[in-house]
Order: sequence, then C-alpha cells, then structure tokens
Amino acid sequence: MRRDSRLSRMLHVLLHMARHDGPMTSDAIATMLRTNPVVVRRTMAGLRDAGYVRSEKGHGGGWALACDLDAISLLDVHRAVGGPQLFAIGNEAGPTHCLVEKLVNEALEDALREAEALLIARFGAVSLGELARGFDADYAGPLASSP
Amino acid sequence: MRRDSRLSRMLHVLLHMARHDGPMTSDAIATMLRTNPVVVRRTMAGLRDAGYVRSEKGHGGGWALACDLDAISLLDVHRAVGGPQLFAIGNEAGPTHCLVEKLVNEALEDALREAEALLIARFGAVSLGELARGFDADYAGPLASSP
DNA sequence: AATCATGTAACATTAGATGTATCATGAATG
DNA sequence: CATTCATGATACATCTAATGTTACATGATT
Repeated sequence: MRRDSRLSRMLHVLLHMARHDGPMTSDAIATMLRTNPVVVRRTMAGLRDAGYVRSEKGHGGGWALACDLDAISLLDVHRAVGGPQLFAIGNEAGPTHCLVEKLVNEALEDALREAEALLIARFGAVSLGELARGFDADYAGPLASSP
Repeated sequence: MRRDSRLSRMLHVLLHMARHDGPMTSDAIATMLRTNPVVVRRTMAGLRDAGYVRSEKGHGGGWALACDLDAISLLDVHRAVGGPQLFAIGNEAGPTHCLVEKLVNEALEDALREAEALLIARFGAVSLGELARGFDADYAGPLASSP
C-alpha cells in the first residue's frame, strides 16, 4: 500500500480554509492537493461527520470550517480520517502456540506501542490554531510580528 | 500494502535456530512461519549477506547461525531485511511551492522522526541474546532457573 | 429550467509485501 | 557417476489499502 497521506492533506486544506473567505469547492481543493475532487469529498466526509467542516451544495457552495482551529488537534484530524494504522511493520495476525513467536511479537509490539503513544501524544498536544500561528510567525515575515 | 512482518519473522527464526542443533532447511522454517520456502530464502538472504547466518546446499544443508546472538540487535535484523519504512502515514513526495503545505509536512515529519528515533533506539538496545534469555526466564519454568 | 456543487457507487490503478512455480547449481550419498 | 537434497534465482500471481477515475443522483441557487 502507498503511504497514507490523508492526515497531511487534511491539515493542509484546513489551514488554507482558515485563510480563505467563503467556502472552497472540492475542485479547488483537489487542484491544491494535486488530486481529484472525488478523493477530496471522500476524505473530507470524515471531517464533516466530526463537525470540523460543513459542506453546502449548489451555487456558492463548497466546504467551510465549522469550528475554531484551536478546537482541533492533529489527533482529532487523524481520527476523523479514519485513524489509520500508523506503522508499516508488525507481525502476522494468526493465533500461534509457539512461545518463541509470542515472545518476539510481544517485544516488538511493546516498542511499537511506545512509539505510537509518543506520536498520539504529540498529535494530541498540537492544535491547528497553533500550527496556523506558527505559519504566520515563520513565513509571514517581520511585518506580521511588528507591534 | 500489507504489514511488513519480515523483522518479526526473522527474529522468530533466529531464536529457534539458536535452540536447534544443526542446520534448518528452508522447508522446515517455512512450515514454522506458515509460509513458503522461497519466501524464507528471499528474506534470509539479507541475514546471510550481513553475516548473521550461513546457508549450505545439499544433503544435511540448510541454514545455521553464523555468529553469537549477543552480537545481533533487533536493529541489525531490521536493517538486514532491507530496513523497510516504519510508518504507514506520511505525505506526498512531490515538490511544492506552498508554504502552508511545507509547514504542515515539517510538523508531521518532526513527530515521525522523533517516533522513529525512539523505535530505532529501542531496537538497537536489545540483542537477540537478551531476547533469548528473556525467553528462558519467562517460559522455561522454575527448573531452568534453579542453581 | 439550467447550472453548480456535493453525495454516492462502482471500478481502475498503484505499490510493496507475500505466495507460487520452475529450473539451474552445487553438495552429499550410494 | 547418477541420484537426491538443498539452496539460488527468476518470473509471475495474489493480496491489500490508498488513491485515481467515471458516471450519475441529489439538492441549492440563479
């Protein structure tokens, strides 16, 4: 399988939406993400179900933020797109009676659990609002930080 | 893509080999792993190239350890099987001029790098010898630990 | 009514691990 | 030396989940 880029893409979109007046169409977002409007709708459906964005049909329709960026963490977005597997490595599912296999799998899963906890904690600690303000500070230049 | 289980499988095999007299055939190993001898040869080729195991053809041939388990870390095995991607999430490869996209990707990659460093450190800190002794202590029962 | 935009379903594509079949090569055995 | 056993290597099939694509239905605006 390819590397899952839904979290990355949705963060990208949400930050743009916050800097954009009025709704954005799936087509415009697809162009931004270099993909297809159907992929956009499919992925953003999760964000809508979670209440982070709204979608409207018809003229002047499209996608708009439904809450403050400070109320959304990276973890929220990760979960809203389906909370996919974080790791590409692991062990076979099947039940086993082999004690060596069990020991090995437990050792690996311990390490993976720890790394996952770290990632989840980091994702949960950062809000999209902080990311957006980081953007202003990092990229908008000295004018933006003058008093 | 499926979850990569080569590390798990090779650890399983190496620990068995240490508890086994004489070489083990790809067929026997494949049965142990519930897979196919060709898959075994393909995966173990990396371990052989790294010098952790030896393979012999013909009657009485098969696979045997080529060094002490204490000289092999989980990280060594991970690298010997190709050092595959650890994470199933990430971002699109393509170059971009969008500063928002760059900021988002850097934020995610920072977190992933940190988690990867944790995993690599843990894998590097555990030798197969320690794992094997952990097995004896955990599963072999009180008889094994008597003086 | 026409247009615009999302919602949805169905199917194609892609990438990488894994599974499988086949034959070549070399070692041990009689 | 022929047979058997085992690895080495190649080619191709399968599986899985994300992603890409086509087509059409639904609802809102003009």
